[in-house]
Amino acid sequence: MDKYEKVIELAKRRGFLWNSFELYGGAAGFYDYGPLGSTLKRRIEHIWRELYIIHEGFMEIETPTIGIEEVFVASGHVSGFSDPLCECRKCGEAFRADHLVDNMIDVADALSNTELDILIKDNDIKCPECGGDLGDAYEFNLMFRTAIGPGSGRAGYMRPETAQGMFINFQRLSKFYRDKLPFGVTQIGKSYRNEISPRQGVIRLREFTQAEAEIFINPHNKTHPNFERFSGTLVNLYSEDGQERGTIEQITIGDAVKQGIIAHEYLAYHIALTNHFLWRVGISPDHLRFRQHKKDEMAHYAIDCWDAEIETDRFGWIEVVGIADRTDYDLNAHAKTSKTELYVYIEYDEPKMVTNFVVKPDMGKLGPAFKGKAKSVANVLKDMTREELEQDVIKVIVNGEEFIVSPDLVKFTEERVKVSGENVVPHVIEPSFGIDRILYCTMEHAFNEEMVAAQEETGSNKSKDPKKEKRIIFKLKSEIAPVQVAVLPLMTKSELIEPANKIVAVIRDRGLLVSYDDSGTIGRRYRRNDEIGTPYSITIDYESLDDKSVTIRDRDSMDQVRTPIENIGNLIYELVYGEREFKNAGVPV
RNA sequence: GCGCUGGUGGUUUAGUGGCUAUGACUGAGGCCUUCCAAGCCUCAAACCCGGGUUCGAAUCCCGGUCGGCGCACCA
Repeated sequence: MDKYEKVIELAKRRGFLWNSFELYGGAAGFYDYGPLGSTLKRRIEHIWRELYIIHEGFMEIETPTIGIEEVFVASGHVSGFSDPLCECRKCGEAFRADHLVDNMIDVADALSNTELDILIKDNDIKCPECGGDLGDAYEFNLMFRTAIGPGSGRAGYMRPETAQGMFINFQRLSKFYRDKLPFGVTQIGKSYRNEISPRQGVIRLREFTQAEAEIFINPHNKTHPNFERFSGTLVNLYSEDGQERGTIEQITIGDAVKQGIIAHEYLAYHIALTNHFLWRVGISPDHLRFRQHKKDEMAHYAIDCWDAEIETDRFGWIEVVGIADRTDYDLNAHAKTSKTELYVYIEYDEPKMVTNFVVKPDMGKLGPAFKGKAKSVANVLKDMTREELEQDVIKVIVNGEEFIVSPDLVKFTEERVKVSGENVVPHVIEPSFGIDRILYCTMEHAFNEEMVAAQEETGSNKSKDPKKEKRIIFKLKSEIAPVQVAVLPLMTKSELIEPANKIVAVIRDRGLLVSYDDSGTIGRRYRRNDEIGTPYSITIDYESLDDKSVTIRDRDSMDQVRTPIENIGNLIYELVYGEREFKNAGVPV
């Protein structure tokens, strides 16, 4: 069993996650989160919200998971996310049908599937791999398509990313932030991609959770006001050059920007923030790196793009976060498709005096001269230069038709005007997190097996080898553990159960996730809690009744301290949220 | 999607064309027990789905599905 299998086995057995629809034989690419799994997920999302929404101030929005066709036409998903495929009947290889006929026709990518089929047949195109016959071309789009409303309805798609919901709300969001850059918006939610072959459990799903931020910044100023916070932070960078050389270098965020490895401060800040988040949820820094997209794999519009990658036992380095400078691409795309300008007005520090060359066609004379064409002629005139207008006869071409305009029909002057700002299409910095993958990685990095001394058997029949046994510990960060503390009466006796229940109530009032367990021996219960990652266990024994104290056990070290019941709720809270060290939680036992 | 391979209690396993389908762990109840999966008793729980061959299929065959691996795909 490799680590992946062990983690998945534990996850299934203990109620973290499992394949969906098991009752009906399952469906690939879908996973259910069980009681502990969904709590773990919420707690990871909670930390994300704390960092991005509370700390950075990027307010969260919620938009539909179904989008109308226009949105994905604009974003490029309708055309770019779909390709005509055709497969070899003999060897099964799949090919881009349009690529197969690329050299015999100019507009291969504009052909319908039927046209492609005819071309392939007429030209007797065979499988480039094995020479076998090719099957019919079919459209494969990674988006789930659906119909909105009855009948044929309006085409809709399950969103393949949460981002578009934020872009198309740009105007309202900009107003919300009083039209001042930079501002950021976030969304955590489900996205859908009809993967051809989803595998690797939760790593590649057809329905998955994304946490995305879209940060709209001034394209003329990509410095970050709070850059100092992270300039000294060390990160593992696997830059484009590093990939050539095969080396990952450890470097501070500040130096990476100075040396031009990361394009600018704003992007670098978000690489560091991502690094911080992944550390907070328990990803081990030794198995984390940031890989720069190579020029040829980066989307053509992006300036720079880095993926956070986490090293896993079975799958190697997997991408969990993408952090990109998408420039003004998305806003421009939606502006064009929706025919609505999307921009922010940015005031200059100092108003500028600008000399404008202004053309004033005399419509009173142009009208009678050119009748219905007068307006078009005037528009062309307005764009002409002084030199062109100073000719004896002015030639104007409208839709290929030439008009001669006499100079007395148009006046022009130079005007000095004060300009205090300009309309700017913001650039977008986009950190995009795959929550399911991160969750899996936190589980894998938390998974530990260690050998511990087994209890010595009493009596004469020492049948079992008493030396060592395996302890499984899920070393989840206490902040994300789905059970934060277990309350365990030492014996299943009512005089211990009653005070134990009182302690449970006190801790719940403090807002902590508690489990109560009185089944089996104390050792068994400790092991059970080790396996689901409960960081602390409280044990109530007979002495507790006299000295009003309990024992707290630390999951990782198995050390115990004795502490008064009186302040137990606050104490556990401080332990869980890192405000107090375990050794300061009481008297060592 | 293609190829190879597998699918037995919650988990992990044994096994065979034919009794009532193993065992371990876990779980539930009880006995015992004053801090790390101890012991004893009792109980619960399974042959991926559909079709075919057969007197009889969980077992053999075909198809599907799910998992794993390889190929392809991964804006």
